[in-house]
Amino acid sequence: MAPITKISQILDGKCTDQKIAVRGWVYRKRESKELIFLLIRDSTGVIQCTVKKTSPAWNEAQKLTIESSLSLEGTVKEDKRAPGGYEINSELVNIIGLAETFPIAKDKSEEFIRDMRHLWLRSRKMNLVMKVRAEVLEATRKYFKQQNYTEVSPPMFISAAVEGGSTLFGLKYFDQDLYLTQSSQLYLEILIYSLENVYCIAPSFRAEKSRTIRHLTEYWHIEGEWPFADMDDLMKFEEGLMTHVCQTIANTCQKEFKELGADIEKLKAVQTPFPRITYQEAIEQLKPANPALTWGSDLGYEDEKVLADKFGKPFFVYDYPTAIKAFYCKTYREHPEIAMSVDMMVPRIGEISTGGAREENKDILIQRMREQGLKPEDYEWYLDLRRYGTVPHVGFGMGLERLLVWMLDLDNIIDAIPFPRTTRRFYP
RNA sequence: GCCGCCGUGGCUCAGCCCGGUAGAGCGGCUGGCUGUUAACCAGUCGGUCAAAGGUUCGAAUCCUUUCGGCGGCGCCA
Repeated sequence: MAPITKISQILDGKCTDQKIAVRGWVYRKRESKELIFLLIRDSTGVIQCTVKKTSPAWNEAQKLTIESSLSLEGTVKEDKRAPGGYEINSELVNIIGLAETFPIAKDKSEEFIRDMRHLWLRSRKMNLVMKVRAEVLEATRKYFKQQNYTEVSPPMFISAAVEGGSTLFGLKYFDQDLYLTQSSQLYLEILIYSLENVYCIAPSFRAEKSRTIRHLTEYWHIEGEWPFADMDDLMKFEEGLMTHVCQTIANTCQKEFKELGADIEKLKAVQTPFPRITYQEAIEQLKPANPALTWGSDLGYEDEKVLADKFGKPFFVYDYPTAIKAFYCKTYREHPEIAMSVDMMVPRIGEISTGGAREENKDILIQRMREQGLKPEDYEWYLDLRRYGTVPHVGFGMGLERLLVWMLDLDNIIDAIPFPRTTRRFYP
């Protein structure tokens, strides 16, 4: 048996005129009287294989159907007529699993391929997106590690809300009522008192009935939290992370971007420092287009998009009105109406990250809870953090899938995750 | 929570406005084809038109309700 080769190696021209074997699945099949063209895919690419009627592989090749698994042995030839520039002259075909008629064909709707998600994940598109996703995760971890952050593992079952209770998924936990976490932030806040700089990459669950191309009910959240830091430290870290990830991907995922038709130049253009504007400045800039905006109104998606398109690259909006932010947001002592909160925005998507300074003063925190109708007694452990050695600290959370949508120019966030959960989709 | 659009063979769609025998392409199957690029040519199989109710001599088509899907707003990452 000839050595098993990955298809990408053949396409890179490393096996030309050599006798090799590949293993994979039939991607396309075209037949004529004396010649069969097989396109074989593996995890790394697609290669055209020819089977002549005179080849010992002919009989088996004839039986093959789309998505059958096989191993194939033959000699690699450079050939301009072949897609990819190389093909295998087949000498032996060994069918491993003969496929029934594959349901996904040329004509397919978005709806249909969502029903066939378990099979659609074999598509070139999903294969490539999942590889980029893995690279983004790796680059993210690498940056956190470089900056001396410790990765931690927060719980998914929680007993109290992080933010408003309306978007929590409730569940029966034996005979108790629990929730799925919407953010690991409060748990990271616990851990900074031990490990100082911490981060996690974990799912967050939101029961928002949002029917948009930017929402999942289960999404992966990149969250960091650290002590002895302020808003400037926070923004510097976030832009550093974003820049590191973009530059790494621009370097390591060139093939994937090319095949997906995604614009890699916008990643190369990401450099520190990012533009920063205050909420106040954002309102002033948006007023001409949206006169209804006044200080105190939340920025809508359309507003964010106008700003994002104007910058054409990632940027920060910070110092939001306290009234539209969560109870744990720290406020300026001399301006309690303004909260130390920052969003990172990107074109087309709007918000991909929210962060801020957390209120470290116990009494102010209790007051903020009461203002928002929360019971301080539900957050005893959170208040303990302010009782025992409280410290100024900051943190942020970034939506991994939103980041990928922006990076890869995806049409819909569901393609940024293998098994999307939306209000209507949770199968397989 | 509010609003809009869609549902017709396995898949993609036409037909619906203006009611009168359900159509095409792809896929499958059969045959043909000397290099194809999700090939091409010929033939063939395949549908109680999402469901229920109503109007009508007659409903895929008009009306009502329900179910399923997609998207927008709000909210969010």
